[in-house]
Amino acid sequence: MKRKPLDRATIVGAGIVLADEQGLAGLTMRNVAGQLGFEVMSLYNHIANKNDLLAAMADQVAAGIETPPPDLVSLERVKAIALALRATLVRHPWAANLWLQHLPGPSRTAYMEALLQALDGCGLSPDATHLGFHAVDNHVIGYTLQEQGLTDGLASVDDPEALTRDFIASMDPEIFPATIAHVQQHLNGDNGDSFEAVLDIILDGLTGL
Amino acid sequence: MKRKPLDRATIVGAGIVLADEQGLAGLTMRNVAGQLGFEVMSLYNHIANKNDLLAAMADQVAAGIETPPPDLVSLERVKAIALALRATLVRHPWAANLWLQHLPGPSRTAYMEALLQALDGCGLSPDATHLGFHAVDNHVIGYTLQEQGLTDGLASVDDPEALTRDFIASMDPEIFPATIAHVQQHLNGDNGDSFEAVLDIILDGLTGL
DNA sequence: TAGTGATGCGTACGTTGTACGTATAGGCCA
DNA sequence: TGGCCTATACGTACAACGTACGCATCACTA
Repeated sequence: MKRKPLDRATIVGAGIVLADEQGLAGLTMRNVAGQLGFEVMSLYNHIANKNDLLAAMADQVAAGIETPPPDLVSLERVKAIALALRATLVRHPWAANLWLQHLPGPSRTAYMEALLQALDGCGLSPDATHLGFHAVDNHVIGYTLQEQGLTDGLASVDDPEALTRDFIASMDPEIFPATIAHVQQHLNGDNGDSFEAVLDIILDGLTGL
Repeated sequence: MKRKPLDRATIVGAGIVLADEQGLAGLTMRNVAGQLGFEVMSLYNHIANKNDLLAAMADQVAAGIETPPPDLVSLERVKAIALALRATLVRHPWAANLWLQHLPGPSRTAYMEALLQALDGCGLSPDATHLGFHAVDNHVIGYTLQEQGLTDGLASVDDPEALTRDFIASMDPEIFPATIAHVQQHLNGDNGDSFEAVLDIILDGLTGL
């Protein structure tokens, strides 16, 4: 049985699959090679080192961000891009963290361009446009990081809800009443989609500048 | 010469100093022990494992968040807490990332309580209060992460500005005009304090709910 | 046909976190 | 006072990691 020869794109793809399945902790060079049916050192004919692989994975993920249809314009377009980014980052929970540590590659630059051009089409002041990029980009990435951060850190907790209850139980109601109430709200799940609500606040605020 | 005996707080403190100086990459158990004049395995009499140390460091940092004076109230108080959090996270650039991966300990819970109580004093609707916490908390942490993320990832680059220029030069002006313009604005430094500007947008938006 | 560069891989090394066992010293009870 | 117990320090050792280095194999070109 003849294997297909290794190449960079294949390696990056395998890395993404592996990280999706096992998180970044499971992403070892030996695992990547094993998944492809090769030995570790063969990878290094196509990538410089692990950091290079991580950067490539981070960028490749950006290629999966869906572009809204061209007839969607103005702030609705900005919002659509934000939601598309969020969907992608949720699909690859390890990616947001990597975005923090690596410069954008071509795909992520294309996402930036799309968002910036969408903002340009909103008739905002130049300052508000510049600001809007960071506000939206940061909101999406930051929110997803917080939401999924525990996924990687507290990986493989079978009952996250019990953990939340324990967290509440560990607090003195005399000292932390507001925090207990806040966390309780999360348990009840009666806070709608706060991601989108804050996004709307930001978008509204931009028009006022 | 008699050493002071090890204890948990000392170890956590040394970890913080070490991470401040060398980043998380330099924070090895052997380094922490060495800095204190002990051997590695002695640390394990006081901490469970490295993850335990990281969680403790993450929480300890929160103890350094300054509380605004009691006469500062309403949204000004919220803003002051946000700025205090930001100052702390900037002082310890590795901390924000750890906050994503560890549950809050007592000190960070105290920060949460302070922010939540400040929001309670703003006369907002319960929904807006809940939302406000995440909007502010997320903005501060996310913004600092993006700003400092490269600190850890691209550690020890002697000339970050040259790197930015290279980044611009690597983009095709036909394809990425808006991105080039945006990055150029950063090089010119003519974008004021976008952190605070977005924070103000968020705070304004909360009052409208 | 000889040679050249790309590709796969075996071996080996340094670094990391930490399990395990042991030595020592201080406090407490007889 | 003497014996013990627990807390603390640490030496040794190991598995897992990233990766440097050198060699073998193959495809292709001159």
